[in-house]
Amino acid sequence: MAVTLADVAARAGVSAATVSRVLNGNYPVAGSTRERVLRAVDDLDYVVNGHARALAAATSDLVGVLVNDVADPFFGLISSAVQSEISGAGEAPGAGGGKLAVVCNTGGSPEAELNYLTLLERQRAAGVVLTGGAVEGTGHTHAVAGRLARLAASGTRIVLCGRPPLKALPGVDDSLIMTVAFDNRGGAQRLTEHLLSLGHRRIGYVAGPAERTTTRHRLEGHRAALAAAGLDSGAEHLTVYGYYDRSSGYDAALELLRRDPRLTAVVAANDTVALGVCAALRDQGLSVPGDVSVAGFDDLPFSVDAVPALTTVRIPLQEAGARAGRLVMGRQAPPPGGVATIRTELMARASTAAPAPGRLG
Amino acid sequence: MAVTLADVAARAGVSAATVSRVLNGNYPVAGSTRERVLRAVDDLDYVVNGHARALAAATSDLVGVLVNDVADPFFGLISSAVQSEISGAGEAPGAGGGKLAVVCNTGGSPEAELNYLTLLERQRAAGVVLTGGAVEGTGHTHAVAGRLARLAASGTRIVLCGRPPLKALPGVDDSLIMTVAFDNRGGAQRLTEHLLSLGHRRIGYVAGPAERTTTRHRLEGHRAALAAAGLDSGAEHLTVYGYYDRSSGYDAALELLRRDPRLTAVVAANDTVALGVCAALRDQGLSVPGDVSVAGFDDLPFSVDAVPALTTVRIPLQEAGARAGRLVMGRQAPPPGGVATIRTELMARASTAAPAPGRLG
DNA sequence: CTGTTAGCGCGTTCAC
DNA sequence: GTGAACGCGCTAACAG
Repeated sequence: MAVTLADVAARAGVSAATVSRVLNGNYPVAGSTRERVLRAVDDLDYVVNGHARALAAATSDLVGVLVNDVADPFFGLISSAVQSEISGAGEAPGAGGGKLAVVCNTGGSPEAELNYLTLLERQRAAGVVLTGGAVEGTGHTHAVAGRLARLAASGTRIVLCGRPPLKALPGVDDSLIMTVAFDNRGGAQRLTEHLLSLGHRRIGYVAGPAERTTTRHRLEGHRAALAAAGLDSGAEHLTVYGYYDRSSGYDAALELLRRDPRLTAVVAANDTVALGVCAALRDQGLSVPGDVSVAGFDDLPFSVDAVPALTTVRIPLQEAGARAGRLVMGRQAPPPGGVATIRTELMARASTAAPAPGRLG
Repeated sequence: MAVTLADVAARAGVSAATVSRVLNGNYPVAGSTRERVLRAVDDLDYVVNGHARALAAATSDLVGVLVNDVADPFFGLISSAVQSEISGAGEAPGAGGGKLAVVCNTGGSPEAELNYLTLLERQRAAGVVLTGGAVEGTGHTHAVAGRLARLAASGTRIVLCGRPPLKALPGVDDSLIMTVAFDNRGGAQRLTEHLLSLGHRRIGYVAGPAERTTTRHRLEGHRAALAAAGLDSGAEHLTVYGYYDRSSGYDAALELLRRDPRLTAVVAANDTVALGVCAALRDQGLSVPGDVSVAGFDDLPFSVDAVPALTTVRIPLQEAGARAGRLVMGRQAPPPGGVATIRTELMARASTAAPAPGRLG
């Protein structure tokens, strides 16, 4: 089978302990023997057994990254940043203290999320990064909190990225559970204020799945802006819930037009949804932003290329991912209170404009 | 610290072996004791130590998925499909024979690729899926082949997805190295034939990085179509190389216009690049497809939403990923010859049209 | 059906 | 500076 430490030791004419010391560089070893060992390692193409090492040393080099959808650039950008940060940033992954990112695709399913956490606990992961909005069912929230508490109790560092901070867990070292939060509420509020300032009054909203924190926060920001303008009375009527995908946006736009054919703007849960909204409007013979303005959220790479270029709220995803990566590696001190909030920025582009006088009433 | 098998055994009043048997369900265990054990497991919140298990059983539940760029939907879609396939397709990940997908982001770097392969070998991964085009440097090809040979020799199943099959490796069981290849050449050829049939004669080509197999194959298909039409003489002059990203497309389009201002069509290395090309053309005051037709490759989700909708070549990425997943799990018999070729399909949409008479000549 | 006995491959005390 | 011995937590073979 595979070549082991003992094989290398035999080849080099030393003990296994010495080989181990050379490989880990933790103890002084004579230069000459070190040479001999390294040559033996090379000759035999020796590769350490990570499991044996993990078992003996009680450490692991796995870091789990839970995402709702790997195929969604939103999560792709975050995980990419986390990965490049934890794999050693420049130095080769596998060398040094670099860790291996395990990207786990939950598909948004709470059960899958719990299962993956179990799997990671089983692997005694060095850290876990949970990305994206959390599902808000008391049962689920509780279950996740429990899992995370256990993980943290065993020394696993945990970073919540893009989801709200957890309330302090009983018996858990707070410095082990950190949060990189997005200012979804503020961003959404500024976005709707932008539309209001352009003169829009009948603004539809395409929300994400009802039970997710991200959905709720963005919607709250939107409503806050409306309320400040005294327009919150009909807000519920002009809100449609769906998934974070294009076809949801398409369908939702049609539904919104049905509810109010004289809509002058639509705010979408995210950029992908916004594209679906634009497609539906076009298919209905409406122009963007001539007849209806459309705005998204996230500022994903394709948004600037849409025609017209999409007005949206930028979240510096790679920056957030990198920050999460550093925190989970313990390379950066936890922010005060354990929560770092990432600013969001309004990107006003061509898909929003003042409403056509003819559509106002 | 963490609760172990022995703790559970003590609590249940049985031996460690019995607990192990209950957990793995490999051996018959009396119903009553099974109950007792399971209750103890539950009481103690016991979670197996994956490393210890892997060490003792000499098996691992990790499957590595190497990608060039997690943030690119092309790879996102493939890895998403691989992941859902190997994690047990329906059944909960962690249960049954489900494996854990480790998505490794190489960033297109050959060194990173080798490092990850070492890491995976170290973890004694159950399987490895390499996605995306390979870098064609003799040195690198050789190094990777060597690593894969060693991996395969130790029983790791290997699937190449979207890269050309490896020549038979000395001393390696062929049934362990399988390939899911994309018909890049054929797809590219049909795409260019489509443009030729519309009447285009001055067709620019924005290629990917020069040293990658995917780049070469797509370019070959394009050239083959040109050659069949007797148009291959100036082809090299109208080819620009870049990366698989938007800005490369943007820059390349400007360069192509410089080389031949009377271009009537541009074929891009992939859809993302095509978006960049469209952006550049628009910025130059040229309309698509009025002045210049544009085509992409891959048919990523956003392509149908581009304005105008992008003509491209569809690769059924999720299907390919799922296939790769099944192969790497050993759930599907290897295709004859070890190579399954995935068909590609021309998606003729609105971004290509007959050239304007005024621009011909 | 169940308990006992050996390792799996490595890190880490101890002695030397 | 180096070797010998023990144990990490679990599975597998062997008894009973």
